[in-house]
Amino acid sequence: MQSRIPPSARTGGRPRNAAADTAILESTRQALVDLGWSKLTLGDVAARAGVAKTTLYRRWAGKSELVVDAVAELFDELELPDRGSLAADIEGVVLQFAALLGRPETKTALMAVVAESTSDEPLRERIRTSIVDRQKRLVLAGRKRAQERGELPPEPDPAAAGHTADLIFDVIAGAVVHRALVSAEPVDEEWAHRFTLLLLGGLAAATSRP
Amino acid sequence: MQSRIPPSARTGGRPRNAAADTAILESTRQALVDLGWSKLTLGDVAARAGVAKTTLYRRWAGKSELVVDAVAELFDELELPDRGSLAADIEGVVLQFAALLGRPETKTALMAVVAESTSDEPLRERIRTSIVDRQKRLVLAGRKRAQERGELPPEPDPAAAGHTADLIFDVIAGAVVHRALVSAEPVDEEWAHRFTLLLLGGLAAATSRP
DNA sequence: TCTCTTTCGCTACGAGTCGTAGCGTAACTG
DNA sequence: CAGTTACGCTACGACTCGTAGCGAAAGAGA
Repeated sequence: MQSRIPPSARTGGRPRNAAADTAILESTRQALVDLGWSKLTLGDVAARAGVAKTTLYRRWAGKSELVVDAVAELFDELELPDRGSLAADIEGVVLQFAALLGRPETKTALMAVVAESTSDEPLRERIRTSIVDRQKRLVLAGRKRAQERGELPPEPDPAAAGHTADLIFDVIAGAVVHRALVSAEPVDEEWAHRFTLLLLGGLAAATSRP
Repeated sequence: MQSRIPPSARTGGRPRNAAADTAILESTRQALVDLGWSKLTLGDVAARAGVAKTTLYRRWAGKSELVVDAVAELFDELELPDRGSLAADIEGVVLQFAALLGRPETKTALMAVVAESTSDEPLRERIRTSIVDRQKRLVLAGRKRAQERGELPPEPDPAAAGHTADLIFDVIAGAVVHRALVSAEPVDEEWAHRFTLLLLGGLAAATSRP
């Protein structure tokens, strides 16, 4: 789960300064805001955090790994409050995700690390566990809640249920990311409402016809 | 529409070597395959294309602009053959788009230039006209065809029709990109079929309720 | 044909970044 | 106290960047 380079396994010796981790990750996010992904340098981050550049390289393998950790912390905020109905829950998660993507540090970092991950399998795995899975939980939780409400039928086949969840997740996350970053149009309440209507209609059709 | 730096406006003088453009763009795509976005250097591209590095800088402002042009050419291949039904048309465009995203050169380049564009407005505009709009045409053509078949109702309000097309486009393109690049799962015929079922159901619900 | 203009390949350059190595010092363990 | 590890600092070679300057090549117009 950690993309940090672990401290030496052997016992004894000076422990790592935990406060430095916090300062480094916070400085990374601030540097992303000020400079964007491509102009961000590890030397700059180190100077902002008040640590030596070598300390950074002792803890992270490179720029991508550091930025993944810095951005992943922001995804901890994601939650799924019960808004009473599946439609309201979907709108809520869409707007929450959009708010996260509205931040300049996530905007520039998220696409960049995904681009890097296309030719770096370990990095992709880190992104999956640190970022993607945290979003996916919301989809699974939302479905479970809707099934308990009776808004969605229970799915006996676990494999099919997994495929459906994967599909829904790609549709939600993909649409929001594309709207926010590629089309560069606002993900406001009206858009979220239109999108939710579309998705709910599709769900009804897809579940009635396996 | 051109992201290239235009040749000098004044008449006369030695004309630009048009073959060099072809060689440069082709070399750029090959370098993307071999090196990926982050390790691609303009000096390397120039060497592969058999031109001087300075020639590259005379025609393109930087790495992002060059890669956008190199990748945009691939999106010319996109077409929308009439497969007889809206469902078949959607599946066709999804699989076609997925095939494009399956290429290593588009995989690594597309996300990277979008990431850059989050802090570079002119670049975003170039991406929109060179790449995004070429995909969007397919959505508009598909809807028009479906309306002529009677599969979709005509939309009297042009503003609402535009919003709907934008939404559909973000859903299709976003879902395919997310599936292919973030989830890193194959966009095969089965997935395309499931996705099409979902989208068609949503369309039916969304158009019945304005 | 001669002149003007622009592009081309080539070389060279200062500036900046990268990731690492070496050193002395600080911090914690047994 | 001795042993071990993390830290800050400096310095380094290698690389990339984007630009400048040069002479030669390739067309347009007189």
